Amino acid sequence: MNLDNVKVRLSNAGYKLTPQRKAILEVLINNQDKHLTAEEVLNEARREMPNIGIATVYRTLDNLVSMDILDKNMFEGERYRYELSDADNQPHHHIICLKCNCIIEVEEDLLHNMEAQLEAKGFKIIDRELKFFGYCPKCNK
Amino acid sequence: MNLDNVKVRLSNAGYKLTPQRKAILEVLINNQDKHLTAEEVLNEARREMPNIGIATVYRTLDNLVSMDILDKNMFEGERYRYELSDADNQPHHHIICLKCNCIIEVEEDLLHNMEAQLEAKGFKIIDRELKFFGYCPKCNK
DNA sequence: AAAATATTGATAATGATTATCAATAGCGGA
DNA sequence: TCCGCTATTGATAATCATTATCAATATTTT
Repeated sequence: MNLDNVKVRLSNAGYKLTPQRKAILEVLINNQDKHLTAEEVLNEARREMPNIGIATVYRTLDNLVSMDILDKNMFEGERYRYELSDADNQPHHHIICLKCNCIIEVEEDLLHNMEAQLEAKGFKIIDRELKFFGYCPKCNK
Repeated sequence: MNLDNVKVRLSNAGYKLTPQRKAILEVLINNQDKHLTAEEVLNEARREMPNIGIATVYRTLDNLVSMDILDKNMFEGERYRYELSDADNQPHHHIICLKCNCIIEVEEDLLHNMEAQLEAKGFKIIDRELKFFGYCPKCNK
């Protein structure tokens, strides 16, 4: 996922790529491995755009989430964290380390089985969210 | 899970079964199929104990969570919901219907495979949380 | 350039949860 | 039984992330 890519999707949805939105997107693009809070996005974005406000950050993040450019997740149960969603849109999962609090992504997809069973029972599955809590290999020594 | 059962675990943990705690527990026991918010627990509990306060509800719920009598979950991302945890302590999962917002439990456990793979990579999995979002059979017609 | 519209940023409002603290309840010992 | 100690409670204030409001600014359209 790169800026040009996002740019098209923005204008398709009727949004302009303002400097503020560009700054916010660049923060997310430059931190693809992280899961940032709105405040963290604000702080990073202010390095390029010192006057950007927190309201703009929240608004922009919400817009990007609603057009599936970002994923919004709550891990620790106090604030939301945002990340660029995978280009291939594969559902992906998380391991949250209970010691160092790092968040590691799991690309595997063993859920298809389960979903197939549920759909056989009449459910229609649109999205799924799987989190493991435990210790990462570093902390598990 | 019944009251006598819980009573023992409470006193083992050094807590007394006060009338307030009893009222709160009875609410949870009588709503095993639901996932109640703190406010809903308060309203129900007040039918037996009109003067019980919200602070007591939060405190008691937290205590019960910390001794694994209750599970605490956030589904819609605005407030926590509480339920009696399974007696057999099987990890269980949820389907949240995007139309009627009902929460249905899934007793299946296809996660063992995944966990085994993760543990082979050095992780130690302590807990997991799996939610499906979609339409329940009733809403999927 | 003027008018209409979209976007922004400061700040107030919201709402769930947590912290505080004085009042009360319940227990153990004299 | 009465006293004193500790646990518990309930009212309320504080917290804090997020959302709403709204005037100011920027951008597009006419």
